[in-house]
Amino acid sequence: MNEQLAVGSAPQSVSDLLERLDATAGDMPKRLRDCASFTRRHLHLIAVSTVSDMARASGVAPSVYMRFCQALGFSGYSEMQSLFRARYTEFRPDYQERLATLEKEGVVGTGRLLADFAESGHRSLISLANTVTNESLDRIARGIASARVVHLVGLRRAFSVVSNMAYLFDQLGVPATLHYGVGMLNARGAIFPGDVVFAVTFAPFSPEVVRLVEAAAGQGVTVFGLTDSERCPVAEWATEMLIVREDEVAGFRAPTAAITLTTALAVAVSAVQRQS
Amino acid sequence: MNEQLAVGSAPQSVSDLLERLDATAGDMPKRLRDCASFTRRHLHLIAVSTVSDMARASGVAPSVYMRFCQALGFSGYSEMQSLFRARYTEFRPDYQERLATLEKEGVVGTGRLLADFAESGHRSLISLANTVTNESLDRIARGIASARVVHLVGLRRAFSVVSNMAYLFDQLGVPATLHYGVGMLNARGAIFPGDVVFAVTFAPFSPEVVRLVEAAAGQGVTVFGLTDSERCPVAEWATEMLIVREDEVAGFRAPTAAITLTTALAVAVSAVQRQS
DNA sequence: TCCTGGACGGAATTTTTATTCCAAACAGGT
DNA sequence: ACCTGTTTGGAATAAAAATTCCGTCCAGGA
Repeated sequence: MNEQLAVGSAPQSVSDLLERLDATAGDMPKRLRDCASFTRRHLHLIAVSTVSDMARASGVAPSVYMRFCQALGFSGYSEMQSLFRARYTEFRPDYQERLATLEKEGVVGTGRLLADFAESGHRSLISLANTVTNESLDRIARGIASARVVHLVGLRRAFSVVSNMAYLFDQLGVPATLHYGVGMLNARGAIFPGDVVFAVTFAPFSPEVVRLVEAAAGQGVTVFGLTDSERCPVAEWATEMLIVREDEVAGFRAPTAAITLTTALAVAVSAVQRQS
Repeated sequence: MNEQLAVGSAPQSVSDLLERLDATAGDMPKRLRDCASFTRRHLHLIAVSTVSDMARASGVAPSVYMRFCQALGFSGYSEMQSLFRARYTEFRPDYQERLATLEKEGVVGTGRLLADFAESGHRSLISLANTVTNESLDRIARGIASARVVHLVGLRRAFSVVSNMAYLFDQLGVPATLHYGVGMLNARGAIFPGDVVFAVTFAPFSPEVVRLVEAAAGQGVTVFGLTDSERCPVAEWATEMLIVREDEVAGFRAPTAAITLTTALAVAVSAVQRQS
């Protein structure tokens, strides 16, 4: 009486999927474990790839990948894929209709809210892994590591991001200055050649930050930027830009991806410094 | 001998596409202009949608959307789509090869670091969803919503968390004060009955925050707390405590779960206020 | 009013993709 | 070494998508 059908129901969210994956991957046959391993590291590809793509990338036959989806509780690849595609569309079929329900559910019911934000965090992290390249992160880490001091600049939504960096740099012994809005004008005088500016600004971009970046670049100071849009004016003066897009819930965004990225960056800087 | 083939070559990049779109949209027939209009506003959908999806969303028949793609210089929808999918896959074929290089870099190299932190973020979010109950979040939201003003207190690692809350409360029109370390002693005098204190502190706990909480509670002010351990001394004075545990990478933690939780909380507060 | 050329969208066709099936290979136990 | 239940991947099938075709509709000109 061997009942192994873990099937029950298909995961309804990325959280569900990840939990199920971790819970069952250990007991899977070899090739399915290959699927699990690749898939876990490249979740973001699912939305834009075909089964054969994923199968080839995992080093298995399409039919094997198919079984993998089913082992996770999905009816097939399409169902699993729709989980990831839903994030971009926010309303696939009949979006008029779903939009209405979204509005209706609204911001009410805080229970749902937390789950929504957690889910949204997962999505932001998935997209983060996909958009930021190791190379540019590495170049920035080296740039910061060799600076006399790094100036952290960010206002509004970006401020929590830079304040987190400031804390980490402090802990790690990396010389850093956190610029507060109030002191910004004075701060310009404190930036010298050999320093580096790390500026964070999200659309709509803070003019103060842009002005500071412009002034710093004018002095020949290296600028790195973090933003959420290709159109960010900081890009014009920056040696290197990082772009992360946060997923949103009812118009609100938590800076999950930005904080994660900058935390990794801070640790990377310290690693580079320790190497030399 | 009217050859009107504007085709020439297909756009090779998103910029090309946008240029072509803006240049030609004006001269297009009505329905094609509908396509252009919707597509311009929802470029990101192309990667994950079918022709019929895009056609329906644009309010036209699939064959019309097809002609739209061709008017832009593509051979069809698939070619246009591949332009957007390429962004995510960064070179479709030969995942094998890319995977190999990824694995080879190994544990060193910042590439792996970012992936590790992203992974760690997923874990933090999963644990967040499992440990925090909707009820306590709801009670805190109501408590804050009915306060004259909410005092946000947090130092070190917690500071980015409260600064994010401060930004959100400001945006949402919820009266809030962000307490900076420097002004903290003075700030005590600014807390009155009818206020609420929201204190964030992670182990090892900041004595300044604990003292402030103690003083506030002594005055009969309601205190809510967010921390990462049952042992947190704030619990003694707090009406309600939130506990989140962050996953760590090599001893470093990003405040992913805490930020996600407090963002949800801020939105919940605003929802409660709007209801009444 | 009639004619003409382009625009339109439903239906047919072709191509691609997902999914299932099955024979061969395999691992573990006897 | 032999049997047995599982895993595997190629081939067959089903489903869905993209793309083309073509009859109808509409606007503008004679």
